[in-house]
Amino acid sequence: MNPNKIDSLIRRYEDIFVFANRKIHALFAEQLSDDITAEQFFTLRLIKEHGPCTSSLLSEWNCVNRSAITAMVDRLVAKGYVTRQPDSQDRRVILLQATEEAEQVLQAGQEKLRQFVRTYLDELEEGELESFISVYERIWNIIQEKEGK
Amino acid sequence: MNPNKIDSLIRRYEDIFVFANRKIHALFAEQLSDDITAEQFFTLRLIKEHGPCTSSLLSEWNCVNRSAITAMVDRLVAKGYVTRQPDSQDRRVILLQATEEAEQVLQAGQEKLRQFVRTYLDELEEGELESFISVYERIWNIIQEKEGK
DNA sequence: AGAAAATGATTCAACTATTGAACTATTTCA
DNA sequence: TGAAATAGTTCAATAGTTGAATCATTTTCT
Repeated sequence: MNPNKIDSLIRRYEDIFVFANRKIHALFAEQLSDDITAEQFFTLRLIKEHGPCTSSLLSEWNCVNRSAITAMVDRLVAKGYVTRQPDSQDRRVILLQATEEAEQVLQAGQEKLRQFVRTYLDELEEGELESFISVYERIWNIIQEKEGK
Repeated sequence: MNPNKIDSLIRRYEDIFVFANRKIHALFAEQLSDDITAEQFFTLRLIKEHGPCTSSLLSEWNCVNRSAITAMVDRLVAKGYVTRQPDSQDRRVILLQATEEAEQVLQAGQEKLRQFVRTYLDELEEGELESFISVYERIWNIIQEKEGK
């Protein structure tokens, strides 16, 4: 690709990436109920969807240190949204599972998120949105491939 | 747009938004020199580019409370990258400016960022990238418009 | 089998980033 | 002129994070 051209595209991408993402994150966090943060919501959602799962996996998915997950899960346990259960197969492993109480919070948050994302994605053409997401997913795949090496 | 279709697109978008962004942020932070965090880098870059500027503006751009900016700027001042100067027009205002020393950190960080973003954007077709960024910018504009109201 | 290495999770100290309320100093405007 | 608005800071509290050390268990190698 033309180097000058790509440099200017990169610059546009950088700005949008940093500032649009911050804004989107802030707006979503604002809509969530007060007893859960956006980070907690997304971690809880991972536990719900992949649960029972280990904290090591969560640390990979979230791209944070394992000790950050311990602390995060402590907060979720304190709020009654997650339980820890020792794995019977491998006694080093602690399995995390979302509780019944988590259900409501997740449903409510999910609905808020859906509505919120809709307010801006609705303004796009279907094809436009579809190709946008496809490129996003390709970028994601490229990054993961490069990681693998 | 077809409601079922958009729901599945939204779900794909949510996942990619949360997890790709985390990964990209983590990878970039890893590449930055140890004496500055990614948040500090982007704030410093704003000050450099729009400087001299006020902390109120930074708080808007970064979508955080004004007191968060005070703390952030304290850290940047402690590292010698930013100076505070009272505005002579309006004595409530403190103008922030990047120092000479900030120059190197910014240049080095910028270069790292450019190289890093290049490693994944380079794999895309120019047109593909261009339309991706355009849609991203449109989303950004839609959000800002809705904010305005 | 036994020793060494690896793995899963936690603890702890230190730090960054953030909120929100209270406060000071200034400016605006009715 | 006096009330309201604005710019910035301080402070206490909390979330989120890193990285090193530690413990318990499992895996691997010889």
